[in-house]
Amino acid sequence: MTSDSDKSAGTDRPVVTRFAPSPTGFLHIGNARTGLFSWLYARHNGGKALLRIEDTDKQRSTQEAIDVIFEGLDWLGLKFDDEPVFQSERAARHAEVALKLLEAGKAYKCFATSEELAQMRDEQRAAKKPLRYDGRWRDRDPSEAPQDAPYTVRIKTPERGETVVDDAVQGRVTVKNSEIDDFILLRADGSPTYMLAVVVDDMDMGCTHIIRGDDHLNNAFRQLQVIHAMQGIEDGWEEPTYAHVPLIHGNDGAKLSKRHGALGVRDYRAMGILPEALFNYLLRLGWGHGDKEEINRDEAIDLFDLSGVGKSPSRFDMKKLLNLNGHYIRQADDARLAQIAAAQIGDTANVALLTEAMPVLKTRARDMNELADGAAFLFKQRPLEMTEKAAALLDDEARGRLAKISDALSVETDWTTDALEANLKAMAEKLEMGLGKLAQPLRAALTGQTTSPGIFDVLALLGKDESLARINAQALPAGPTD
RNA sequence: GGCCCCUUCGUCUAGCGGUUAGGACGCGGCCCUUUCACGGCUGAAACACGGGUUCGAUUCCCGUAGGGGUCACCA
Repeated sequence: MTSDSDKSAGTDRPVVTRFAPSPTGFLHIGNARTGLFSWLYARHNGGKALLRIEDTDKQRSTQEAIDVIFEGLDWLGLKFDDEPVFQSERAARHAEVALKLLEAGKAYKCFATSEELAQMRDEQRAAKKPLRYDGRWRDRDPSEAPQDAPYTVRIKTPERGETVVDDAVQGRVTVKNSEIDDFILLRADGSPTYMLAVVVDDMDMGCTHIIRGDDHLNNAFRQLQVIHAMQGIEDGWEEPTYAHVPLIHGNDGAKLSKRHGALGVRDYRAMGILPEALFNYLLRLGWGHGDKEEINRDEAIDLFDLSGVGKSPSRFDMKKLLNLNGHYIRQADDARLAQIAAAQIGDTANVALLTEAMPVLKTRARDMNELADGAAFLFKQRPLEMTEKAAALLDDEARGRLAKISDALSVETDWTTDALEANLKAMAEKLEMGLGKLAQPLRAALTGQTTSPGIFDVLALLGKDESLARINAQALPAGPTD
């Protein structure tokens, strides 16, 4: 294992990363990539990769939505360490931290109502001022509030100075503390906000590296305020190393959204993408290692480092994914592919036959649906349905040739690809015509299509009886030659 | 609008002061060939712009333009 030059937290604590998706009903492809990076970083460094479900939004967080995440991660082969943490179960601890901050004078009660704050923002907007909480309760005494008025707890952030994030991807980013307002920790109903919950969980889980989308970069500066404020209160509040990974955009450069088509990992699976292909594609999107394009799981663990992550957003390119997928299909085990294809073809599929045919099938497909389509001829029932092109190929002349082929093949005793090839080539020579004159009509009769694997393979795969039956169904009764 | 980030072929990227600016996908051509693929060879294709720094900038600095992110009692 190489010791790469990633900026570290300054300690030599063992690496702990976390992936923290919220259950929205699908595992977003962009989140999946972030999860992949987190997982790889931990594996590369022999650390722990933790999973946390951010299920505090009870509306969206159904068990079904949570299962979709597990399923997607599992399919991609990302096994996380320990038991997943459910953020919703930790509300009491989040509140505890907020209360400790309150006690220590690092946070305060804010009695401003939502309406009041909305009005404040309207005024700021009208005055073209930055939108942020103006600290109206920061130095006011709670006794000034109406009796029993509800309040939120806000953190008291420093007014001067600046906060620095030494980001492992973005580099050193500095923000003036005056830009950071006193954000809410605890809502009026006592529930924690995301900004609080994330930090508390990250710290309690012992995360040393926070690898996430760069839409969170600004949040890091806020979350750091909580960490700094807690440092004198509890032990273990060390600053983690942040790594904000640029987002994935659609092919038009805009943020990847529903109108770009497939968003969920599950969608790609349905499109016939192999998990190892998506793994490789996602890895290479936003991360590079020299000229290396094809990188499997083990190599990825060995090579991955944060310094290889680019700083600019990247666009999702389905064509390239498909190309990689084709590559992995060709590499994949025949029996495994046959299983997947059989599931798509349905009851008529024969796994043993599919497995046998796989070597000639898999060079012709970029996704599993294409592969299943290409295998369909194996299981067609007679009389075969002809595509328009195939039907056009079978004129009387061609049908006459089929009759001759039928005669020649019916006496063939060695029904193998090689023997069949020798047989038909000899025949073509005898008839003084190109092999194509024989092969194309034969292909049409055998598959109902104009494209298929090599014709001798098709013959061998179909077997003598079925082959002859399909040929004879299209052949012209023996008669005068053309 | 404030703040923050980004900018090498169409796309993903290599490059980390001196290169014929490399690879991959896609695209064109050729070869292989019974079709379609696979495979092999080959071609076109990029440093956003303007200033500096330097003997020398794709590379370092500053602007401009363009793109993105973020500004909730959402996560």
